Amino acid sequence: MQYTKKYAGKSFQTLSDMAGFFKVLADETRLKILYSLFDGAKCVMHISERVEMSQSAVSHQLAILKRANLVKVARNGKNQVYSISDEHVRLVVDMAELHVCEPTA
Amino acid sequence: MQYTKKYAGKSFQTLSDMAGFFKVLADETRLKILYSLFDGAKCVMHISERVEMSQSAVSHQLAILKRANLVKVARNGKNQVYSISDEHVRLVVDMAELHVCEPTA
DNA sequence: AAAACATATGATAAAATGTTCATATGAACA
DNA sequence: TGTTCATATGAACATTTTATCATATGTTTT
Repeated sequence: MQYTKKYAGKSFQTLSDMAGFFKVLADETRLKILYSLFDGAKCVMHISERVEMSQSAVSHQLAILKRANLVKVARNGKNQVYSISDEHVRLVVDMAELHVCEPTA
Repeated sequence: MQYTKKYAGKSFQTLSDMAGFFKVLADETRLKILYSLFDGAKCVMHISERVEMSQSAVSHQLAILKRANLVKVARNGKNQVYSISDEHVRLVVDMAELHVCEPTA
């Protein structure tokens, strides 16, 4: 068993992964995309309309969400249909919503 | 009642606040600081030693955590004693930890 | 096979972020 | 009051991030 430097029991790797996880959620566009997918799976064009951003911008952001395993894709004819791939996300997002909406934050 | 543009029931303001909340958590140094405070209130010097970063860097990051209402301060003689100000944070962080530690993320 | 449609991707530029260094502030004590 | 200790803050610099533009990839339709 190898020695790993830790902070309160968390290894560097874990902390860095956690920061990475939060980084993915730390963007308004990506949050909009996630909310639009909480509502049901959608193709890029529809997401793009829903969040009012260019196809390109949305595609870039979807790639980030996918790399982070927060969304998954399935092809349907010409369309790539994106959907939420992990229910944890919804919980974390809901909790953040509670936090920022709290009157006495 | 004023019209506010929304995404899945979330106003722009809320989304931006949520992104801001995640942004605060999206940094390894700040996560280290939070973990060290989960362990109990500490003055800047002690935090600084614990996370192995300069006093200045820690102070800057503490200011960010404080602005976001994640930590609070109390003076004790020459020391500023920082502590967690909101238990939500611990929950969100724990959930993120679960997420990144999951074998089949 | 060619054209049309849907999406992805690379390069670039602008904006945001984090650390360091130097210094300011503010409390405590001689 | 002057000095020391603890912390905060501003400026500068390097790094990262995001939207845009142009274009490439891949699928369907004619």
